[in-house]
Amino acid sequence: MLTISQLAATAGVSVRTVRHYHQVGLLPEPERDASGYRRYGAQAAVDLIRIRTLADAGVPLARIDALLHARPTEFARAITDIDAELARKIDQLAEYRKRIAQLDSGESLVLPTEIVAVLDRLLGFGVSELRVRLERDSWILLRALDPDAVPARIREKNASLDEPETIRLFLACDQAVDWDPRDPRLDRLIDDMDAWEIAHERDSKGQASLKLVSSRIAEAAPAWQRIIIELANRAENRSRTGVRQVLRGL
Amino acid sequence: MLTISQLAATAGVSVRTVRHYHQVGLLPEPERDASGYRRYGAQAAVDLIRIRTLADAGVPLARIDALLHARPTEFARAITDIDAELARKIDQLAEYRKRIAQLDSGESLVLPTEIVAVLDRLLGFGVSELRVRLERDSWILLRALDPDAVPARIREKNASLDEPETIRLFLACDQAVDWDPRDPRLDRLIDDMDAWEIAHERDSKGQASLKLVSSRIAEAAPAWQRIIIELANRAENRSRTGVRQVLRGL
DNA sequence: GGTTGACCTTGACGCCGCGTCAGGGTTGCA
DNA sequence: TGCAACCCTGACGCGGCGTCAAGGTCAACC
Repeated sequence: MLTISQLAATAGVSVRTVRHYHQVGLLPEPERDASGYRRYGAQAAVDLIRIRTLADAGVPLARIDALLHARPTEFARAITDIDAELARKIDQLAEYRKRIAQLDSGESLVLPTEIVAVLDRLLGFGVSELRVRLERDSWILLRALDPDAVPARIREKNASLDEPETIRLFLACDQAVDWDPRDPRLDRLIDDMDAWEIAHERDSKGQASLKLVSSRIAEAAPAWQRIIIELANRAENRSRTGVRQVLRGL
Repeated sequence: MLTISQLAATAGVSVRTVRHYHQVGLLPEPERDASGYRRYGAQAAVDLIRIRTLADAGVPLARIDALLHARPTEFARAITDIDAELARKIDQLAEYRKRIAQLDSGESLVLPTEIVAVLDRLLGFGVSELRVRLERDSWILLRALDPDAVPARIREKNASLDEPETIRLFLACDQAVDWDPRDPRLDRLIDDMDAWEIAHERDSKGQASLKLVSSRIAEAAPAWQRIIIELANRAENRSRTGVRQVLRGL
């Protein structure tokens, strides 16, 4: 007659494990002695070892009982099944490892190197870290909402950064970060930016990410908020006018 | 401003996931609108996407927050660490697959083919299934308690099964399974078995498994219990006599 | 204005295989 | 007699959410 710890030692498991198997009905509860201690016979040791043989091969506890009483055909099918499940998990983990290997540093956390290069150009031109962080965020959002549009946008961005006017406007915006929204100098800036927008008119796809990016920038500074709003208004008027012109043409 | 389901859709996760991240403090709780609904800005979308980028690479949630604010050095170290952890898990699962592939059928569940061969020999000689099952169990126990002793025992067993007397005794025991323990025919059988034991005297190692096996067999039938007890007594007497002889020799 | 269906809220249990307290009683040995 | 080493039940914890339950809200349509 064995105590629970002797039984556990026999099968190479913990006492808690044995009790757990009782709880889930995998191993039947044995008789108790006068003081309520469990007393096991050899049958229990055999059962427990058979259970562990399966458990140590990655068979879920819930399936072990059925397996112990299965006929060879069912047994083989169940084994195949469980093996496939294990293979699936391995694939999943391997996928994780692939992705993790591509996470270089915190900065490029979510971004391919081309985008990091764009951000580095901005920093090199003296654009503020705050603004560059907002740019980074806009790329993150674009990638999440419209990944296919990213390569084209990168090309456009790099092209526009070849123009001095683009850089001048970036730096001017940085200057304006702590201006009062009613500052008259903002009017000039907005005019210039609107002109830039007209010159770089592109089909404004990815509206969802555009909205999010705009609101994010607007939150950063009151003056910027005014810029965003005014530019949006003007663009809106242009497109309405455009529609009217189209209608008149019909 | 986004609702929770819009935010979730933006990042490609479930609403429950977003709420879970609030619970564990990974994503800050946003402002509520008049009816208590959560309202998110673009910042939240960016944060959530960054979180998912790490989570989708297998980074445990508990480590993501630190990683998002880590300097490149720490970041790289943490990544290496997590990757090692993933590799460990993969190895574990691969080990499971190896073991699972070796579980042929229910019968050989725990046993190498050599032992299965021994059991098949017994069945071939006409030994009862009950007795063969008990034999199987004794191998299971031996493997668990003293795996190194298994190969030698297999050789001994096969050798003894080459002798007709061994087989005769197996079959005789099967006959005795439903005899009354006081049946006089048992005396002859016990004499024969004792003689067999003396002839096959081996160093009785693996006592732990021997005890368990004996008790298991004894539980199966009252007549067998008597056989076990009597044989144990005689062996005990022999070894005491042996000790006395040794002492006398000193 | 009533109904429907799609959204939102908090709270709580379930999964898997035990590990690990907490708070007690029992046994065996010096 | 005291102490260590066992035994008992009961319950929480872990990871990352899924999935009810039982409500309140919003937008649209009749």
